[in-house]
Amino acid sequence: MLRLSKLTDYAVVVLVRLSHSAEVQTSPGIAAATGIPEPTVAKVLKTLAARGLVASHRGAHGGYRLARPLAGIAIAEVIGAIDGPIALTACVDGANAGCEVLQVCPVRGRWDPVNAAIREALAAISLEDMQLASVSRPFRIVSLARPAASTSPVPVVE
Amino acid sequence: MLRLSKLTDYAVVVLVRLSHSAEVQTSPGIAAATGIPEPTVAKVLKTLAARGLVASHRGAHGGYRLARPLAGIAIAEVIGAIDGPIALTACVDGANAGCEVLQVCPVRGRWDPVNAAIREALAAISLEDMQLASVSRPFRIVSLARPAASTSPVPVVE
DNA sequence: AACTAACAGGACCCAAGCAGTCCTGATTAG
DNA sequence: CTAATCAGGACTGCTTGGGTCCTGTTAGTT
Repeated sequence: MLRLSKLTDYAVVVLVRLSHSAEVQTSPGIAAATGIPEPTVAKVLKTLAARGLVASHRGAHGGYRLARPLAGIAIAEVIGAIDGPIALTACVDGANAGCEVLQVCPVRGRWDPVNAAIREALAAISLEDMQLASVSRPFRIVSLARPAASTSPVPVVE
Repeated sequence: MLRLSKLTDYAVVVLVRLSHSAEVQTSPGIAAATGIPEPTVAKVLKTLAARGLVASHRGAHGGYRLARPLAGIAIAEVIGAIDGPIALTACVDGANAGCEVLQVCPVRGRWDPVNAAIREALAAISLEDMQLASVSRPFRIVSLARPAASTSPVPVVE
């Protein structure tokens, strides 16, 4: 279903959190503030730093800082940083050998316009847009029946 | 990386194949013509039939037929039929309990504009557009080093 | 009426990819 | 020099989807 990796979701949370302060923030600090497990936060931040979306400061009293304001970061960049290039995989491995029939496989390159459209759409939305989108929008709680043996009965939001 | 399921790719191939003829075509026939494994073709066709994208005819000399011309089928419909509703999953299960911090989780609903943008982009592209896109576009062959034990050394197109 | 070709709709198994953790090394403030 | 913190990679358990198969139903054909 056009799955977006959960890590990308975390990345957005982390970036928004970073925007709350101009000072450097440590990954344990962000983990505590967001509730995301610390190792995962660290992993996300490292990836974002490698892609230049956040600036890192090593050593004691180091941490992370936004490289740019939220408005300057397109959601496409975040997805690209975490999930890799934005492209719907199609006809990847040589498993479907049907393409030799006409020597012009009916799908080769077919997805290009689709990829382009999606990339364009995602490039037009900045993190600031996403931040603003939810401020005015309360969310409804959906209580979910859950076996007692499971994790804590956390209300799930749809 | 915004993975699109391979099944959806197959669905496009099958639908384009179906458009070649107004007569009903059997799934083994389509499998032979496209090179896609027959059971998989059958699975895709059954799903597409359930969603009304193709019309099925049961019994002897039965088969499948396009319910609408290619131009009338948006790629969004195909994706929706195979992969389910178009939505980037975010904050799905109750695992990330961090949202209770501010009682206004920093991501809830955040992806809605993104989803809407993608849905809009995909609704604007019909299968006919995809078919036309590749006719004029030759593809380059990338010979891939492949262990001899593998399947036939099929040239892979990128 | 019986037979057969074809779809319908599941159940099922296996593998790939990802979330999440941990470990070791490099860097820098105090 | 020491401690705090990032950098980078290796590893593992699990979820999900790709693919197969089986049984039932429908409808032409003889």
